[in-house]
Amino acid sequence: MPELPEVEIAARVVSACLEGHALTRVTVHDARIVRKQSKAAFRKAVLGRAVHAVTRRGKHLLLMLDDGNVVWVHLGMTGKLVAVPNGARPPANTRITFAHGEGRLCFRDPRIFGGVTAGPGDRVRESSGWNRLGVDALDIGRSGKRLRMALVPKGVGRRDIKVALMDQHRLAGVGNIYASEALFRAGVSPTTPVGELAGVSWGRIARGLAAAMGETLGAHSEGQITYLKEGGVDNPFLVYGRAGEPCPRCGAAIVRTVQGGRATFACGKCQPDNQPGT
DNA sequence: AACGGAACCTGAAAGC
DNA sequence: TGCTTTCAGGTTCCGT
Repeated sequence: MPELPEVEIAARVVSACLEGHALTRVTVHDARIVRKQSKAAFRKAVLGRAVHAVTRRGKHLLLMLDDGNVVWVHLGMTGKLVAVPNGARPPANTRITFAHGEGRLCFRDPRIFGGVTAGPGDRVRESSGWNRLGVDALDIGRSGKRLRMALVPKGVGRRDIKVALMDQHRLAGVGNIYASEALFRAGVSPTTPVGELAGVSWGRIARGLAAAMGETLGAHSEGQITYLKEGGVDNPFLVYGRAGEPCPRCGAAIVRTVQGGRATFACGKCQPDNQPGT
């Protein structure tokens, strides 16, 4: 269930495992993971090529092959890319295995919300939606101005800031977790209409977002990422998944609401509604 | 253009 | 214990 930081880690795993190697064996264990083309067409577009670079934009990955073909990968909600040593068992729910002489990479995805497509770069960038992604959230840095320009180019808008942050066509990479985390760090209510946010708030949100994503990236600078709800890992987030627990800043109870059909977590005290000038 | 809701799937956890 | 319900971090499509 990856957002930008988890996909960034995945990109590094792919680089380390596949870069510089020709893919001599490509096994599609479940054809449903292949999007917009047949399993045979996918294999044909990949087999025998070497991976020479891996790029990420938002939550999307692109593996650049040495003949101009590319492999688009999206992890969906439960996707994970795992380097598996020769001889070791592939993880459960592995949908695709990319293998070369010295190792292999398994794409496991229990729910199959993720997907892959392969073919000529121009065609795949168009069909996969890569071309329609907004600015990558890491490129916003800590700039409130850049964040506002990305989300509200016309300066007006009524959508909730929480919903706007998750719009991949404007800002690529932020999902449900980091949207809640950034707004908590900023002290901004998730239901604030974007058109009503003051300049200082945009700055706080940008810095909150950078800090939240930066912590995850830093914590996993080496090795694999572990998703929440997987294998008894402690929840590393400040408010996400903590309904009813005390706010780490003021002690008031964290409240769970629903926006756009998605769970939102916030502190009612630190992130008050109808706050003039936020 | 913009929003809500259902759909795509499976597995883990909570509830009974 | 075991059955049922609920929920999940993403995206797309469809109707309003």
